[in-house]
Amino acid sequence: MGVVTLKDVAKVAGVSYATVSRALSGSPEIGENTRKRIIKICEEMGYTPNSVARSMVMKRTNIIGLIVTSIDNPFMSEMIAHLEIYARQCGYNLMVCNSSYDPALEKEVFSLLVGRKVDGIIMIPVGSESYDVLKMLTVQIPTVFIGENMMDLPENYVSVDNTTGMQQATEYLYSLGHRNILYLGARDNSMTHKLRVDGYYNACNKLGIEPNVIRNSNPRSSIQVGYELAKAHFKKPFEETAILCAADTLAIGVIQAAYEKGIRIPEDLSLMGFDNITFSALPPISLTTVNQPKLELAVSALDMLLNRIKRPETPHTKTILSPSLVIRNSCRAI
Amino acid sequence: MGVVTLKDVAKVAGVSYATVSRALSGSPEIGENTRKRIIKICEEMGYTPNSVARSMVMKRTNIIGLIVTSIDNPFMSEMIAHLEIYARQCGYNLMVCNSSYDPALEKEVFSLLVGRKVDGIIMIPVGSESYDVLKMLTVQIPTVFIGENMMDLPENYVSVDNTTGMQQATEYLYSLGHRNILYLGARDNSMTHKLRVDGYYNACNKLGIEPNVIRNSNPRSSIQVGYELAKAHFKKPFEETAILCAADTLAIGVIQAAYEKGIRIPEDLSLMGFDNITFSALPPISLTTVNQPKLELAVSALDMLLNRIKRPETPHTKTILSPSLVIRNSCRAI
DNA sequence: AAAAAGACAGAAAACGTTTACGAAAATTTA
DNA sequence: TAAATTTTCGTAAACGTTTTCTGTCTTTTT
Repeated sequence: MGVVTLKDVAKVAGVSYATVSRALSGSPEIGENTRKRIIKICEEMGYTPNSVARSMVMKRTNIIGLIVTSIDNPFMSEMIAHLEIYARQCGYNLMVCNSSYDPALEKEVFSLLVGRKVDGIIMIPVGSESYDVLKMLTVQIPTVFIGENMMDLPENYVSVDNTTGMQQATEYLYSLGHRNILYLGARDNSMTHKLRVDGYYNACNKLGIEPNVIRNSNPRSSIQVGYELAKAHFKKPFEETAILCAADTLAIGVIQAAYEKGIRIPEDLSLMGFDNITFSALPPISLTTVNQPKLELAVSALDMLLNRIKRPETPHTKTILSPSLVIRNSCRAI
Repeated sequence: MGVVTLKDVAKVAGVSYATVSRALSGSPEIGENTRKRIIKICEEMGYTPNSVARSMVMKRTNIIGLIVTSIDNPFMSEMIAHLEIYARQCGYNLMVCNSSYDPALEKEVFSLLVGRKVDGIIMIPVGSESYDVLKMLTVQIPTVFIGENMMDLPENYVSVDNTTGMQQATEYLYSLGHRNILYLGARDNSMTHKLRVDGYYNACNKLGIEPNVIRNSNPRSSIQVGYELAKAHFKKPFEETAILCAADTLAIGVIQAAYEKGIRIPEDLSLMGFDNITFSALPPISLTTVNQPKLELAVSALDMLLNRIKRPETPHTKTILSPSLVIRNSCRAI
C-alpha cells in the first residue's frame, strides 16, 4: 500500500479532492465544519502533501540553491548554518552544493540547480575568472552573491567592506609600532582578495610604509596553504615584525610554520587574520583578526534573494556590511 | 517569454514531445539521426529538463535529505562535504537541515523532508531520547544514521567503534604512566556517548584504575561547554594527571580554561580528544586524539542508503568502522 | 414569498515530464 | 515480391496537486 494522497482522503471523506485541498490550504471558500472534519481525517490517515506535485502546479519549489567553494571551511559552514535556519523560518529549504574552487564545476552545479527549479541561488563564487559565465547564468534565475564584491557587474551581492577592514588592520599594526608589515596570501583571481590587499596598500600609502606582499597562487586559503607559504618564507631571514594574513585559516597555517621554526607569536612576530572564524580564538595564541558578520551576511543575502524572487524586475542591489577589529593576543606593541 | 519546455522544442523540431523526451533520455527506440537533430535544437533553444516534472512521474527526486545536529561543527561539516561530493557523483543532491540538537525540530524536519519526497534520509540523530519517534518515522522512508549506534533498534547505521576507540585512548594514557585519568563530557542521552564512556570504564576496569567522570548535561559538545566544564573543575585542586574528552571540541575548551588558569599542557596535564577534527592539530598544543574516518563514514552511509533505496525490502544493516589513535603532543609520559 | 446574494463544493484543466500502447514505415526474410 | 520483422515515432494516460469556472444550496433582502 502506497502513500496516502489527496484522492484517498477525498474518497474517505466523501468529497471531491478539490475540497480537501482547500481544507488544508486555509482557503476561505469552505465550511468550517467540513474543514475540521477533513483535517481530522487527514491526520488519521497520515496524509502529508506531496511537495513535488505542489511545486509542479505552483511553479515554485521553496528551495534555495546554495553554492559554496568548500562546505568544510569554518567561515562558510558558520554562514551555511545561519542561512539554513533563517531559510527554514522563511519556509525554504537549502540545497547545498560544493564548487570545490573549480569554475567549471561551479557552472555545472549552477545549471543543475536551475534544472531543479530552485526558486533562487545564493553563491560564494570561486573568483573573478568566472564572472563572465556567471553573468550569463544569472539571467536564468534570481541570484545573490555573498562575500565577493562583483564590482562592475550589476549583480546582487552582499559583502563586508574588505578594503576598509584590511586598512584598519594595517593601521592597527602601525599603531602598535610596526613599520615592516608583510601581507600574506594575496590572490589574483578574486575580487575579494584584490579589495583586501587594496586596503593594505591604501594604509601603507597613507602611513608612508613600504608594502610587502606574498601572493598565493592556490585558489584556496587553507591552513595548509598558509603553512606552506610561511614555511617557504621563513627559510631565509625576514625583516618584517608583523604578518597580516588574507584569512584566518592562512594565519593558523603561519602559526604552525612559526612554531616549527621556533618563532614565537607575538613575542618575535605579530600576526593578524581576517574572517574571525570560531577557531581563531584558541589559546595560547588567540588570533587578532577582522570580523565578518556572518549572521548579518546570511540574513541580508536571503532577504535580498527573497525580495528578488518576489519582484524579479527590481533593480540589482548591493549591501556592504562593516567589518570590525577583534583584538586578541597575537599582536604586540614594539 | 518563459522557460523552454519539451513541447516548445517538439514544435520547432516538428515531432511529438515524446520523441524529444526519448532523444534526451538515451532511449533506444529512436533514430540516430533524429536524435542528433533534436539534441542540437535543444542546445540551440537552451532547453533544460524540468526536474520537478520528471520527479512527478518517475516518483523519484534524486535528492537525499541530510539532518545534522549542527552544520558548523567541524566534524559534521567535513562529513557533509564528503557526502555532498560523493552524492553528486552518484547523481544525487543534498538537502541539508539543522536539528540544532532539538528532538522536536529533528522530528519536524524529518517529516518536512518526507513531504518533499526525498529519496532517502541520512541523519546524525540528536540522541537516544528520540529513538522512539525516529523508529516511527523511518518506516516512511529509507534512512541511515551516522555516528549514533542505534543498538537494539534494527535501523541502518554506520558508526565508528566508539567503545574500542575510547578504550584505546585510555590504555594509551595508561601506557604513558597515567593512573588518574579524568573523563570529561559524558552525556546521558546519547548512545554514542554512552559507548564512549563504556570504553573508558572497560579500560579502567581492566587496568585496575579508578574511573572519574564529569558529565555534560548540555546536548552539545562544543568548545564553550568544554571550557565551562573545565573552568568549574579547575576551581578546586584536582588529582588527575590526564583528561580524556568525549570530543575534540570539548578538549579545545579545556585548553582554553587550562590556559587561563596557568595550567600547562602537556607539562602539568595531559589531554586527549576524540574525532580528530581539522582544528585539533593546531600548535603549539596539537591534540592527541582518536580519529573518526569521516570520508569512509560518509561513503558507507551513502552506499548503504542507495542500496536500501534500490532494494527497500533488504534487511537492515550496520557498519562499524575502526577508529585509530592519532598521537600528537598533548600528552606526556610521567 | 419571490428574488437576489452569498456560501460552499464539484468538475476539469493545467503544470512538464515519462512511458505503455499502437500504428506506420523501413527493413529483412522467404 | 509478399510476408514477417524490426525500427521509429505519435497518442494518450499518468503522476498529485492548485485553481478557475460553474452550479447548487442557503441565507438574506425586499
